[in-house]
Formats: sequence, C-alpha cells, structure tokens
Amino acid sequence: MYIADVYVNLPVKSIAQAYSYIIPEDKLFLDAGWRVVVPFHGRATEGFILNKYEVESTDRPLKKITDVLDDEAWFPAEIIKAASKLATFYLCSLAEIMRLFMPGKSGAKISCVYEVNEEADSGCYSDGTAEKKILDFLHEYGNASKNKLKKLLPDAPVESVIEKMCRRDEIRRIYNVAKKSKERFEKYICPQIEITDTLIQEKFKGKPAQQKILRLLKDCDSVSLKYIKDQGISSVPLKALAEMNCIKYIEKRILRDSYQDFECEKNVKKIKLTDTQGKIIDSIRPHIDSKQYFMALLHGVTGSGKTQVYVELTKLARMQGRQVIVLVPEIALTGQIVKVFKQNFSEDIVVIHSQLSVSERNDSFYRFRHGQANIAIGARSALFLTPENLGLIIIDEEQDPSYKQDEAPRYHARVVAEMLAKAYNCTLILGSATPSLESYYQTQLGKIECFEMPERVGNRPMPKVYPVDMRMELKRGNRKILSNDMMRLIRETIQQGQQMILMLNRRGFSTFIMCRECGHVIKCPDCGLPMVYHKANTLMCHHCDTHLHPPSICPQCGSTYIRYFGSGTEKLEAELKELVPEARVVRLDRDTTQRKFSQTEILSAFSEGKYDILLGTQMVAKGHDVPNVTASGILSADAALNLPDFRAAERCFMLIAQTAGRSGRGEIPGKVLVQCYNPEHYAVQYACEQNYHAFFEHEIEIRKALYYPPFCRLIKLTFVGDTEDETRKRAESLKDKFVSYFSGRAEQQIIGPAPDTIPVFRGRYRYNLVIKAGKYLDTLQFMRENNLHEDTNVLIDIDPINI
DNA sequence: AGCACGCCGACT
DNA sequence: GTCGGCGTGCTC
Repeated sequence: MYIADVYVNLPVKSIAQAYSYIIPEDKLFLDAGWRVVVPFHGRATEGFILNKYEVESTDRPLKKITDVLDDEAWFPAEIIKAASKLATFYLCSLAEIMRLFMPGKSGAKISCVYEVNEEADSGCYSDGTAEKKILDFLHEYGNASKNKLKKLLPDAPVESVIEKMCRRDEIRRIYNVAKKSKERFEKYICPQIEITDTLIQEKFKGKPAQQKILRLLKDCDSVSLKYIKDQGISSVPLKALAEMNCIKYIEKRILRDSYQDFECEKNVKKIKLTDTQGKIIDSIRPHIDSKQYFMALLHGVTGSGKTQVYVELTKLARMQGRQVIVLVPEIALTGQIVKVFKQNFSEDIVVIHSQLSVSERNDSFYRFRHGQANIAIGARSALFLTPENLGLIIIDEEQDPSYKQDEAPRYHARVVAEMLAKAYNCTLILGSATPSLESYYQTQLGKIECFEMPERVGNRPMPKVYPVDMRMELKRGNRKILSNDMMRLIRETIQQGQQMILMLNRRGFSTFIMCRECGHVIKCPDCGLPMVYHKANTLMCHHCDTHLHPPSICPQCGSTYIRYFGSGTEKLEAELKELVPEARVVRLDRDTTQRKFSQTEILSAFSEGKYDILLGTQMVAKGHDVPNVTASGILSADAALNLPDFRAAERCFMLIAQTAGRSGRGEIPGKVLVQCYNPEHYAVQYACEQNYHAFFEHEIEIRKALYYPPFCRLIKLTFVGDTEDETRKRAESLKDKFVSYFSGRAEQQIIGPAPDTIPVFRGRYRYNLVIKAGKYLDTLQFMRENNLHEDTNVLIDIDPINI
C-alpha cells in the first residue's frame, strides 16, 4: 500500500510535522506537491503531500486521503526545494514555510455533508428518535449538511448522534471543496444582550475571561475574533458565552481594494530609453537568456527611470516565455509601477495584495500557476505564487523594511527571492535609490553585480537639499514644529501654484503625556510603552493598539498638572491650518488610511492637484510620482538617530534621501528643507548632499569597527516567561552555553540578556539575547543542538529589523 | 482551528 | 468532596 506524508494547512504554528495517510486505490496518481483533503482531528482539512512511499503494512491504523483539490501538483519541484532551504535557514518547520505558498490563510474551505449507508435500516429505531428522523431524511434526500440536520432536529444533540451513527457506519461523511465565495469574510462577535457594568460584575462573577470579553463588547456593535484572541483569551469562554446566547458569531465582509479595476490609458507614447538604461539592459540580457541564476543590484537615484528598466527586463523574460514577479514595498503607495506595467502588459498581469478575498487570491494563484497571467506585481506575499516557469524576480526599493515579515516565520523577501531564483535558475534584480548596506556591500565584494544610474532622466537636476538647524530656531524663540524657513518655502510653493510634501515620522497629536509634578508618563497597560495622544480625545498605544481616555489627574500623584509633549502629524496638520489657512492640506498616515481605498484616494486626489500639501508619516516618501511637487520638507529628520539601533544612521539617511527624491520630478527643479537638531551628523550631511557613496563608505567603516551587519549576521532570541527572574536566568544560561560552545572564537559573539523594548507583554516577561554570527552555519548548528527552534518560549528572529 | 483533558479555585 | 471555568495539548 502507498503512504503519503501530508502537511496540513491550519493557521497554527504548533502543527509542524507531517502526518501519514493511506493513498486510496483510486488515487495512486498522487505524488509530492499535490493538494489534498485529509481527515484531521475529525474534520476535513486542506493539506499537501510532501512525499510518497510504499510499505507492506503499518504499525498503527492510518486514515485515508479523502479528496484531491487540483488537477495537477500544486507545488512545482522548485518550490519544494526552495522551501526546504528556507526552513533550514530560518530554523522553522517546513510546514510553516509551505503554508506561505498556499492561497488563503486558513486553508481551502471544505464543506462536509452526510450520506446514508444504503444498508442502514431506520426500522431498528422507534418513531420520534433523532436517529430515525436522520435516516429517513437522508433516505429521502440523499445527503444533508450538519446545519440542515440541526435545523431538522432543533432539540436533539445532533452532533453526538451523528458521531455515533458514523461510528456504527449507518451514515458517512462526504467532503467537498466548498464553492468559491466572491467575498472575503472575517469573523466577529456581537452582543445579544444589554451589557451593563452591574451585569458583568454580578452575573459573570468568577468568570474573568468572559467578563473581559463582555467589557470589550460594551458600547460597541461588534469586535473581531482576532482582536479577542490577541487579548490572550482562548476559544473556550467565547464558546461558553455563545451557548448562553449572550453573544453571536457573525461574519463581516472585507471590502476589496480597487486594484483589479485599475484602468489606465492604453495608447502611451513610446518611451525612448536613455543611454544608461540601454546599456544596463544590454548587460543583463545575456543573463536572462542563459537561464542561469544571476543576481544584480540596480542603484539608480530617484527619478533615474528604474521602472522603465524593469519593464524592458520583463519584456526580455516574457520573450523567453518565462514568468516574472515584481515586488514593491506597499502596493497601495506604489500605484505608479502598477500603472506603468498595466500600460505595457495589460492582460498579462495579476496584482497581489493583502485585501484580496480568498477566492480572488485563489484565482490569481491559479492564473499565474497556469500561465494565463505571467507577470505578478505585489507586496512580499507575491513571492509565494507557484509559477511553472519563473524567469525573473524584481524587488523594487529593496532596502524597505516592509520586506521583512514581522511575525513568524520572520522571513525577508530578499532571502526568499534569492532561494527561489536559485531553484528556478532565474534572474534576480534588486532596485533602489538607497540600497541597504547589506546589499551594496555584496556588490563591493563582487558577489552580486551592480549597475549604477547616477543621473535623472532628461538630465533633470537633483533637488537642492538644505538643513535647517532647529537649535537656532529655538534660540530665536520659535517653539513651533515649523521653522521660519519652512514657512517661507510653504508659502512660496503655494503662491506659485505648486505642491509640497511634508514628512513627520510620528502619528498622533502629542507623542507622550507627562505629569509635571512627579514626572509620571502615561504608559500602555498592556505593553508599557508611552501612550500617544490623538485628537479624538483618546490615548493610543502604537504598538498594541490599546485605546484609553486621557486622565485629567495624574494616576500616580493625583496632580492636575498634566502636560502634553512631542508632536505628531495631527498637531502638524492643526498648526498648518492655523499658520497657512489658505493651504489645502491632506494628511496621509495609518489613521487616515484605516478605511479601505483611501490611501489610493488620497494620493490620486493629491496628484490631481486637489490639495496643495501632502503631509504624513514615511508613507509620503514611498515611490509615487507627482510632477507638480517642487518642494518637500522633513520635520523630524534626525529623531531616529537617538534610538539605540545600529541602523539608526542608515534609516535617517534613507528617510531624507527618499523624501527629497519626491520633489522636482517635473520640469521645475526641486527644493528640500531638512529640519534637524544634529545638522552636523554625517547621515544628515551626506543625505543633504545626496551622496550615497560617501555615506556608504562612512557607515561601512563604523559597522566594521563595531562588528555589525553586513560583517556578521544578527540573530535575536527572545525568551518569554512567567517570572522575570526565571526568564532572565534561562537567557543567561543559554548565553553561558553559547560562550563555552564557541570558546573564545572572536567571530561568534553574544550580547545580553537585556529586557525587550516591551519588557512585559500580556503578563509575560521578555528578555533578549542578540547573537552576532560571523559563521552563520555554526550558529545554526548551535541553536539546533540546543533545540531552540522547538522551545515555544524562545522566539527566533534571523536578521531582525530592530534590536 | 477546535475538541478533550486536567488543573485549580469556589462552593456545597 | 464536587463543580465548573479555562489553559493546554493534540490532531496521522
């Protein structure tokens, strides 16, 4: 008999291993890579076959594969190969990685109906019993879903009756892949009773979890199930409340984004390539044609026409009949690139983004899988399509931190793309105006090829960038967010009918509130970070999204002398309205874009000239192209410099360079003001000169001296535990093991333990160790020998974004 | 994900 | 000593 090892696709990390199933006689064609339906814990579950083998007999009874989902293997061999390398690299299970390549987070929707066994006789039950009614119903109608049976027998314990009848083989379950629904739904709960404080305290006394749920539901129509789970509440109390008819489960439709309806003019004028563009394309062409793995970095200043190079390279790959994946940091903010690709390739494109419904996502996966569309554009999840014949991967703005997934598995799109490119023998192009130090260093070592595009298209000048020393402003008595120079630039720009971008990298109104009497800062009750004041009279935690009402007296000393400090985009918006009332201002940050569509709406309204000033967080610095923007201002350029992170300077440089790059893309040269408190800092200076190479040379020396990436690989280990002492001790003991394991090898270092930036999260203490690995493979070996990857109280982050 | 088991505090 | 809430382990 043939056995298949199957990974199930359930959205839980804990199911990490493969389970064995018997391949039924009529499905012997099944092999590695096929998607199937298997019974798992009594339910039909989507899974895929990892491998297949023949055995004489099994040492324990195995279940059979119930159904097959596709007409061919879902996973090409290349993907299985790349995925197993990724699992090794990121020290996680293969199942976790493979799940990324399946559309739909919680697996294919599988419905289950019950059929009657023809031999079963309802005569052996007396009239009126549930068993008889079920059998009679099934004999008459053929099959029925569980819900139908429940409606038929509202008072009977239908589930347990069904269970018993299945065991007696009177009825059997039949699994079907559910019909595609057009919309995507999210589960919510909503209250069925009037919730009052007294009710919570009296009727639900001694049920803390249920009280917590009811408190969350008080004063609102519904709360998403995900939010409840995020509060650390298990499914048990939810079920209890539902059974008491206190709450009801509902499904809310998730609105779709507008991208599949993205229309654009088809007859574009033919673009003549510049010499630089032509030369680069000629150099890469042989690599694409050779069908060998090749990786290159395209370093082109803002406005140098990288997008056109992407288009030409895509054409080359398509001429070979091969497929292309284009990654952008955030699809809604980079409509430009989608537009250009649609103009060139129209029907051949699928756009992948997080707002797609399961069925839309399924369709996109399917179309790409079968070559009905051959170019995919999307955020990092577009890497997990399953192409037959991939020929080119492009990662635009490769330095962007959104390419790092911030939950397990914590992969970086660049690493995934490299593994895929190697497995498919295809070309990988990284593009950026300000490449990450890691990537640019690789080009210096000659490990990846580098193509430079130092000039803007049409010889347009780079914008002029000037620092503004805010210390001098303060001395002159200006305590506002906007300096006098900035005010002048804003007024001039508006008077000339041009547009401006203002970047302040903090949301909200005031960034922290403090008691002037005792110095107490209001902190988030859940994670201990300072709470940010937002205009709607709420305090928000930007980490875990907790909302509070601001206190009028200090919770520590009772003083009323509470003051609001720091400024965010909301305050800037208010200040602008007061100082430049004639300006039409629009704000772009996470708060204004919570509604679907609005990112694109705001950006297109701005580019149509409906607003004079676009202000916002770093969102405004991403790759959109508005020719009428002639000025930009950066208001908190060096705030990030004070953070204890080795990438602080790199971030500061990139923020300035990218915001500056948004201006002067049309005929009129751009002007940029950079407000800062450290204008003499090298990151600020080189950014104002827009001199990437000088910045790189300076920064790389510092990284080398302090032994940081790209000279080593960082691994962050977060220890989680119930008591502070025990957690720290476990971290310390691992540190000792590490030190003795690598006894004195200088290239293997370990720092810590130190409390995490969020020292206590949901009542659990968090301590970090940071490993600086000169030889990553050896460190991997060490972690595996100590079973760190199996320890649920240790979180592993390879190449963390912040430490 | 969601069911069954078993721990632990509240209450006869 | 028993009952019920709720976290946790397990799913071929």
